[in-house]
Amino acid sequence: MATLKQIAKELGLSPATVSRALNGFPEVNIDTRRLVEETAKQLEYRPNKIAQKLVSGRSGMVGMIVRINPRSPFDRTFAEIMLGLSSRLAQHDIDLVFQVASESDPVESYRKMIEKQIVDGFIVNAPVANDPRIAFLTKKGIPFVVHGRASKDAGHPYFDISNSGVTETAARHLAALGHKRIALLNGEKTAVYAIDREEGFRAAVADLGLFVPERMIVNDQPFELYGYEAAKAMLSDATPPSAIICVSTVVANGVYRAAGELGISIPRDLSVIAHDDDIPQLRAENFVPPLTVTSAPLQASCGPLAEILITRLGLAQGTPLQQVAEAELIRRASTAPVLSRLATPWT
Amino acid sequence: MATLKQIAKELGLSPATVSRALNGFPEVNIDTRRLVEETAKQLEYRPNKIAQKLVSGRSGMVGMIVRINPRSPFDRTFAEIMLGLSSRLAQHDIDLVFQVASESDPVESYRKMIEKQIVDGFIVNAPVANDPRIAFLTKKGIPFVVHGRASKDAGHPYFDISNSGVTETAARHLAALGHKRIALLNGEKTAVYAIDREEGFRAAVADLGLFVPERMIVNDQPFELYGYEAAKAMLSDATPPSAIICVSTVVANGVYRAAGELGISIPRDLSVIAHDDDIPQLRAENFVPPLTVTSAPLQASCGPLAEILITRLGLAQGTPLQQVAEAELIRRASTAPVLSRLATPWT
DNA sequence: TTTCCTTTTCAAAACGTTTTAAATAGACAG
DNA sequence: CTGTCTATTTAAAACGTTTTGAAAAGGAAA
Repeated sequence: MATLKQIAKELGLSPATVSRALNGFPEVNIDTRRLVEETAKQLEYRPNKIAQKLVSGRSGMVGMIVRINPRSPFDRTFAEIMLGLSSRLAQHDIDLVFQVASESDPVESYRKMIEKQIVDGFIVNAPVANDPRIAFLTKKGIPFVVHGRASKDAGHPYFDISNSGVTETAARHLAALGHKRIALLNGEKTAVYAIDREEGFRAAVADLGLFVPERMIVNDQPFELYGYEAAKAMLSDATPPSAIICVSTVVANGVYRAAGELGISIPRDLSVIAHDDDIPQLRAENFVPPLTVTSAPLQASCGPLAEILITRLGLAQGTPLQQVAEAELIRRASTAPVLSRLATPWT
Repeated sequence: MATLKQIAKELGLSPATVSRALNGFPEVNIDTRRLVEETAKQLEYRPNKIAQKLVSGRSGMVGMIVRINPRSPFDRTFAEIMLGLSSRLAQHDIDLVFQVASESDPVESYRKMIEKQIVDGFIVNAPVANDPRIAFLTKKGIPFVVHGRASKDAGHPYFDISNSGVTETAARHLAALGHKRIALLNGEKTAVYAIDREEGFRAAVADLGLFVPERMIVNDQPFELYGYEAAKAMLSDATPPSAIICVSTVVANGVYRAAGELGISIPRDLSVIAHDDDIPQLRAENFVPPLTVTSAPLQASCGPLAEILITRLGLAQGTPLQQVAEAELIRRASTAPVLSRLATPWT
């Protein structure tokens, strides 16, 4: 593959002129430029990224580090994010360097990658409360964007959905159908999104004048089995919920299975609503009956995430560095007016 | 962050000596070495990877390019592979650069990445018959390893499981239980793995003296809905299968659902066996009844894949560049002796 | 003619390493 | 004292770009 030097020698020009001609600098003669461009094309010249990086100090790559825990609930979603993100970044000729985090120290992998000096910034996902990674990157002054937020009033660049809005929307939808006993199968307690959802849920039910016993608000990693077991326990309660809000469609799947085994009909005896990241393989519309959801497709967050990071890197302007999107309520057949027999509130 | 030059100046040495001291060359004085190492540690020196790359010609990164098709059956598996792979590669200080493929030309993304000269090699996944990517990389002389094979007698480095063995094992297990009518819900026809499985299946049933009508061997992308619909069609046949071999646990999930709706009991009326990549979220042992599988955990392939690529890159020796693993039969409750009423062969 | 621009090109330095070839110093043998 | 060998260090080139500061060429104004 031809180098810039070779082109220069070939044409009897200096590397400086060739470089300028190819990079569109104004001070090069039009004929020279044409000649250079033609020769470059003919010799199939491609600038050596590594060399460019060495002099520019930028690497043109950003890093993404995910937790290795094979049972992590994010293994399905991070794939979705990565796919969307990397295609967006590719449009700006930015590559994505991928790593799994060391199990012990959450910051370790970031430190290493920074020391290697091969990335200009990071995408951080699945933030937890007081996330040490965010503190570390902030201290180091490395650009990054978080999918989610460290907290409601986070100072860092992020894209997030309104998680309190998710549960509020769900609760109000169910209340409008007459439900008085609404349970919440939430995500794991450490995750910021789950904290926000619980907050939104509690605020909404309080505002609606409803009471929810603590045993009807549970937290765990969003696996199918968790949905199954938690639902089975709740539905076997003396005063079972008439409606359940699920952290994800996967968990809703478990709830469906539990209801099926207990002979509880959805939506007649039990309304189910879930939040839907809209990932392939388990689609809300394919549930039987089709699942009512608050929908916020992960795909949709990739564009903004990429734009924010690019802006933070100084490669673009005008994008707000903090963005929050609302989830959309999609009514399907899994929620229905409450049976009068179940319409008595918890006390 | 300190540079090698700064250390040299600090100590009144030449960069050459410092470089040699830090890289363990034998011809440097023991005291000098100690001094250099100490200073480097004190100044928190980290070699600039980019600069190292420029001179060495190696980038220390490998690329992985996946198809963007959001409905691709590989979005779950590639995540698994990437996770395992990148942690293995990290042990050799190799980073993984990730990209999504352009939809149109499967080779385009590889060409671009090669032109940027930022990767030393590739991991190729989900090969199809006569895969153009493999032809391209071979022609270019770029090192790569394939998860799977272009064909049975492929000439390139790969790690694969014996896919013909998978279906043969499954078929023989079922035949041993007395099943005469064994159907196959296979993967999509373009994928090499599915071709191999079909071949193994046909060879096994022929060897067992069984006949399988063409309508009982179907191919599609391994989604739950495919399993559901295909099973429903087969089980509504005048002579339904007494056993179904599924391409994946996801498809088996659909089969379970279809059987449930038709009032067909597993394993009494229908034996089900699937191949299990052992990915989280949908575990064979959590099926009701627990699913009999041929198991070949994707996790297990990551180590060999990484080793093969590293060997191909010339960074290690002794690993065979082509490896095939066998899947293991795990008997659970979804397969049982055939009912006599269903034990008559197809004709 | 001289001076001053403008346009275009160039040589050289820089980025941070590694590597090659050569230099230095000291020890030892003759 | 000279030559040779060994151990250690160095200067300089190299990798492929970009960028800085300067130079050259040509024309116009004085």
